[in-house]
Amino acid sequence: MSLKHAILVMLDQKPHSGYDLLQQFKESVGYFWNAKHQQIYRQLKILHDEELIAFQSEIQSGKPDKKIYAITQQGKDELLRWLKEPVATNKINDALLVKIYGADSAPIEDIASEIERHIEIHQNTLNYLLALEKKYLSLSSNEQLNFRYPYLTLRRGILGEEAWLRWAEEATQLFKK
Amino acid sequence: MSLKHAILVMLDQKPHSGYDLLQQFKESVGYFWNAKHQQIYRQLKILHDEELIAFQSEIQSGKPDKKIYAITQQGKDELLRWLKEPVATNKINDALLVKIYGADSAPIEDIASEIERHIEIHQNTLNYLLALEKKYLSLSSNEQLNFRYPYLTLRRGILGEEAWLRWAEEATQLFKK
DNA sequence: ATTTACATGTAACCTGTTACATGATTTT
DNA sequence: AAAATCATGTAACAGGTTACATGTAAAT
Repeated sequence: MSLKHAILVMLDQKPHSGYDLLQQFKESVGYFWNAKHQQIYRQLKILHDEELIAFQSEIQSGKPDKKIYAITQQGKDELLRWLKEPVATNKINDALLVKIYGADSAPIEDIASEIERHIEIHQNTLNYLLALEKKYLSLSSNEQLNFRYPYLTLRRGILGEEAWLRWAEEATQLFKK
Repeated sequence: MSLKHAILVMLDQKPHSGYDLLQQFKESVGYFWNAKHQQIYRQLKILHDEELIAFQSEIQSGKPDKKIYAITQQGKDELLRWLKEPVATNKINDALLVKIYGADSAPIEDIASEIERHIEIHQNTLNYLLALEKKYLSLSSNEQLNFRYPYLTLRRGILGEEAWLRWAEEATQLFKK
């Protein structure tokens, strides 16, 4: 379980509403963490019940009140406990590779066009991550120091996407013949 | 959902028992698909109820009967339908990166040793995959042709692990200072 | 006029993990 | 003597997805 800790990490940096967290997961850290809004709101409720987070309502007109969540001392304790504990390596379940493994049983044009579709998506992701990197590299060295750990995770995203695209070249080679 | 299709792909190549499938997932295709035995046995039961697979019992002494599952025509139809259908790109939830993102809140020695531990695991995985590749490359060109799609997935595993380890070098650099 | 963004939630369902259960054979 | 391998399963729980629900304001 770790959506719990992903949220605690985000709230440890600064307070966020559920909606904010959703945007973070979609826009800035989606290359290493994903969650749907239903999952986030449910988890926030649980964390609140456990008193690891607290919230203040921000009244808005025409919209539901915005609940701004902040981490509590108990939350910080739990986060530190988790940070010190070993974490299992990432488990991969990749449906595209299942398809390719079974490609003998399908028309290869279908598989080939599927790969092309995925290449486009991965290329877009890479471009987006490279733009984030450019933004980081334009910061002052002091600010760069502040964001060095998030930047390291961004590097993982970039190197991961680059490797994926290099593999895709091998794949298209094979499907061309 | 796709354990269903991962199993169908495996059974489409040749019949397997639940235990066999578990070994496959652990040993040969674990770099793209993972499942626990409980999940596999449950899924096999469901697939059997849906008549996508059938089994024959192999009587053994001192052990439970081995159920050898094979794909049915209906199963092949379902597999083909799925193979032709687009698949969503892989969603990543990586707890190690969550930790690094929040590394400001933890003793860096803990994070650094955690990364070292992961490097060892990834290096072992890479070595294992390279050994599998060596085996493939020693096959006759005819046999290589037969296994070209599984080999392509293996290449994905290798390129993925290599990229991970290159990233880990950047990470250790940062944690050394 | 329609879609997207904002903002939160409930309910049902599906997928994956952990704990428990059995019992012979082989390896360390 | 203890642990790992073979071989299958049940039950409870945790995590994640899909469908449904509401309603304003801004952008296309």
